[in-house]
Amino acid sequence: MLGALDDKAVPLADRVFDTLLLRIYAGELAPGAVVNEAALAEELQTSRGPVREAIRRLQGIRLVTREPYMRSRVLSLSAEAARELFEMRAALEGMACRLAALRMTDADIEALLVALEGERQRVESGAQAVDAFDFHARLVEGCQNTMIHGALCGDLYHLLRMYRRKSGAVPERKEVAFDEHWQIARALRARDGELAESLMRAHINRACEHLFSQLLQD
Amino acid sequence: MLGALDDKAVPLADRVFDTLLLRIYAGELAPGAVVNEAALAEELQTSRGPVREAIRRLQGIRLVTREPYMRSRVLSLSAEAARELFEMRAALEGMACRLAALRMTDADIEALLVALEGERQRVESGAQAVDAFDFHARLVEGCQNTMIHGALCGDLYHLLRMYRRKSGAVPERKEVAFDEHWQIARALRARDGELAESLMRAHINRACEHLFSQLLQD
DNA sequence: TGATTTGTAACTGTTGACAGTTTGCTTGGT
DNA sequence: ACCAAGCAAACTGTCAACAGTTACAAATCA
Repeated sequence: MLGALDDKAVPLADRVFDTLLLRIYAGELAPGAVVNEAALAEELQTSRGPVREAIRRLQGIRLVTREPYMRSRVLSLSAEAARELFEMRAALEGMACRLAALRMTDADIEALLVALEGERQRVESGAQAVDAFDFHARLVEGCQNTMIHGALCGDLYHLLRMYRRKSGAVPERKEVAFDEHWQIARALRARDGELAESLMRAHINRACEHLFSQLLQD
Repeated sequence: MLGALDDKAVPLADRVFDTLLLRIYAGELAPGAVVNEAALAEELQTSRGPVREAIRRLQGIRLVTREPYMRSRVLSLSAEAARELFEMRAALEGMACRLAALRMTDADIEALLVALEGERQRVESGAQAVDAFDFHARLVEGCQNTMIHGALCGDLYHLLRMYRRKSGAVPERKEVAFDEHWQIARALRARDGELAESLMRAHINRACEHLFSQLLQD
């Protein structure tokens, strides 16, 4: 009973899923590339079963196409799909923000402000790339809705990451983003859900436009 | 080439998925009931493969629990989860409404109003139960966002149906719902996205409260 | 009686072989 | 050269047997 920390049985299919997700993120499985069950199975030293299951999960979250008997491919990114993605994110994260303004504890909001200030200093000094997205994650947790949380930090986040990757490693919108985050945090402290929601929507819209301007430079 | 309409090969897994979904809706697979791969496979005259795949898809849309090596069960309905569901629906359908106000064609809006009027007459005369939800579906299609459409008419709709079923077959909130639908349609015609969104949110909130009042009569 | 252990049965995860469908190339015609 | 039918390779879907893990119940001890 001592030292036995690894007694959790992790199915192969789950590990294959993680592997494939990482490969998609890394661009090894580029958008449009075919996903071959047999080839992956051989490469990953398993049978087709777990690989098939992992692919089906990827299809479930729309990262891979699905059409019976057809080869499935990694989702190819279109400007249209990006627009839809950001509209959905604005809807969900806006609502999350509104709810968070009502439900987060004073202590949580204070902690958020402190973390934000810490990040500002980091950005000003060395510009060390620490996940700025942490702000969004905290907020989404603060809304106390596991369903919205799951959608934003699960499916949608995977898709968003693919677009982020395509448009290069996040240029310095960081300072701007910081100001906008600060405004949102102040709305939270004022418990103004209405304002917090519209600020978050505007924030996401700007991020969307920024992404588009990068994207259209092909 | 003539008469051969059934040359579409539908994988067994897909049909099993539909079957299980129907059984969950019908209450044959009640909330909390264990879902047994082998038993279902024998009953449906297939092997475990397709059944397993269907179950995994149900797990993907959260209708069935998933925990490695543990028996999976049909989702048990809690008031908490219902609250979350309606909050998410309010966020997405509100946004859909706002976008629809900007993007639907005049003809589509006019057709919607006509359909609404037709339904009013039907409700007044015989109260024949024709899917009132058609209004929501049309609206969600009008927003021209396949991602939001997919979420609302897919995953969320399945969950909503389970709660509907639990709280009995929709008592006569229909007349009230009709008025609210009519207000929303007028906002659409006026191209007032802001108003349309807040009306839709209010509409969904009322439906939520109504469901709760039914639900708490256990 | 009540809690703990232990053994067995049932279930989930994995594998490799087989069946059905699509894809793309080759072949033959124009 | 171009297009259509047909063929072969590759891939996806399905199956049944095997391995690993959990759950339940009987047996044991306090």
